[in-house]
Amino acid sequence: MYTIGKVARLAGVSTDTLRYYEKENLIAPASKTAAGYRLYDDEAMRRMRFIKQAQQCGFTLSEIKDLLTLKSADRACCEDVRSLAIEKKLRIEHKLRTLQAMSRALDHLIQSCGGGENPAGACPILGALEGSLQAASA
Amino acid sequence: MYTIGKVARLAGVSTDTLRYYEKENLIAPASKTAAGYRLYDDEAMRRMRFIKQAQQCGFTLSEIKDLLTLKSADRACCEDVRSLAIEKKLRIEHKLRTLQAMSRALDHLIQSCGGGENPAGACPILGALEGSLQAASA
DNA sequence: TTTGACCATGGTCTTGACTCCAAGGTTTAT
DNA sequence: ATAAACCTTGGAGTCAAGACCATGGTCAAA
Repeated sequence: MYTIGKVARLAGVSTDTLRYYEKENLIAPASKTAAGYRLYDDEAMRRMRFIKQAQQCGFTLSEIKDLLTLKSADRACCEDVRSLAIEKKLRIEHKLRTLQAMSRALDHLIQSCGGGENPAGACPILGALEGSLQAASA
Repeated sequence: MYTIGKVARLAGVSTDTLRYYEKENLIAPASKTAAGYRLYDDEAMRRMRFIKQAQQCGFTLSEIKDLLTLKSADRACCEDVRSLAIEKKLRIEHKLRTLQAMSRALDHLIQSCGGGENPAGACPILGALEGSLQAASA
């Protein structure tokens, strides 16, 4: 059994984070000491790993809560998990495309500027930002 | 001269947004009527376009404020603008890489699942999320 | 035994970009 | 003249994911 500080160190999060997760029903201590100290077991550690991995896959805490629910509900089908993953991937691809468009637009702006020796009054970047974005993203 | 509602409709934002931008010193009405109604001119419309384009390039409102300041400060050099754009691009590329890693991790998870006919108890996705991410991102 | 490290609760604060609301004044159309 | 549509200010609330703080109890080592 681990105290909150130990779990925090092992998992690489803060104790505040652990208490926050508890309030959000993501994880709970297995028991408490007479003094009220939280005590976590190995299952809690696995849960923490799960949460962190899922976060790195882009899931929000609320989605992770759903995943954890599916995990403990035996009658749930793997298909549910799969479709959550697929939906998440679609969203991430969308975000990716948005960022790629930003990156391209910035490229054009930066290139339009050349060496950057123009006075700001004639800065091509500032000029382009005032016009239509089509020119930059085309 | 346009009232706030007209500008909002033309720019595709809400009147609340325009007042918010004004509070944040991004844009101001050219004048006000005796009754206190805001009146915007064409320069304001250009500024709104500028803000929206810059947002689509990933700049935050606070960064946009800086850009607008450079724009009106004649002694500022285009180089300042250029370096802001380059820094922004670096940040976006970083975010891109993060999202690409997420996308790859999700790909592995989804593939590990196959058709998704497993019971949730044996769901490979849930299992993989509990293990080390190395396996999924390698 | 007392100091320092740890833990508890309950609360507010942060960032970014808004949105929503209340209470009221103004214009416009019929 | 009155209803609908518009405008004003000021302030609060939203989302995510915690961070931070005050105040105080608990435990281990010197």
